[in-house]
Amino acid sequence: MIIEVDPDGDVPIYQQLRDRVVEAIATGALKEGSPLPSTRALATDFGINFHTVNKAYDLLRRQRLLRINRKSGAVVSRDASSGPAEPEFVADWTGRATTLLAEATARGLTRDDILDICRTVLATFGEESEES
Amino acid sequence: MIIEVDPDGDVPIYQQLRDRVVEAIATGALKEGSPLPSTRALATDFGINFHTVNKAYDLLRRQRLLRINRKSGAVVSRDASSGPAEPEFVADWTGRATTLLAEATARGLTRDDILDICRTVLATFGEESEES
DNA sequence: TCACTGTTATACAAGTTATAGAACAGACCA
DNA sequence: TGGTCTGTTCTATAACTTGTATAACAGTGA
Repeated sequence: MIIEVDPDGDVPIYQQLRDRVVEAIATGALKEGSPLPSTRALATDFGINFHTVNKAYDLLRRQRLLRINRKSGAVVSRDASSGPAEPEFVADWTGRATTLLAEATARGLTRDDILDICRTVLATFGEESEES
Repeated sequence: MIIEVDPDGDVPIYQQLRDRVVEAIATGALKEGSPLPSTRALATDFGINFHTVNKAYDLLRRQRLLRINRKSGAVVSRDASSGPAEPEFVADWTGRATTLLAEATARGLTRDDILDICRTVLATFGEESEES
């Protein structure tokens, strides 16, 4: 799993990190139980501060995607096959999806354009084998 | 068209405003040529500063969704039927959609759950008549 | 003229982001 | 035991973002 981070982008580094981990879980590159590098190790890898990595891990922990102990470090806590989504999350997600879909529609993508893109992206998820 | 804004939410006010306008364009509540209130009028309506409204309008102008002149004020510059999307936008949008779809997948929504939600949301767009 | 508009400039308080250094305690290994 | 790594917590700082506040200017239209 190769993760890249752009320190000069619009998106905060800690959120880019979070997003890349979420995507890795979706694709199956990271599965329930997969260990993640320690905050300090990952920080030196990327040339960033370990507090920044800590913030990303903390976000993922609060979204129940990571378990973090002093013992086992950071471990993936769920993946695409873990169980049904919480209704609270679904409501929140639907709101965010509405804004994103509205933007595509307003900018000229048709309903079918949009659904094709979604299907294409979703087809890349859950394919079970990615390099580590 | 009734717009609500939450000053205490996680999302900046100017971005909430931008999102609501984008959604109104997608649903058809705002069409090509529809005038928007002046920045100062909208600001006093919401009890916020007119610079905040200005920032939202400026965002929408840079996304080519608004035309703004001293003469005609802020006017919707395109809608769902305006023409094909720019490839640059599609690439950027696909990236953001990937992150959002990954989050849904990681949190337990299935491919069909997700597509159903997208279809449902898209069905509410372009229905041509909304109150003003 | 007068009121309204968009536009621009400056300033300030509060919050966010990223970095930095320090310290503590649990885990692990030699 | 001692040393090292880990997560966790605390403080501090610089840079940037967000939102508010005033002020000023120029074009528009009644």
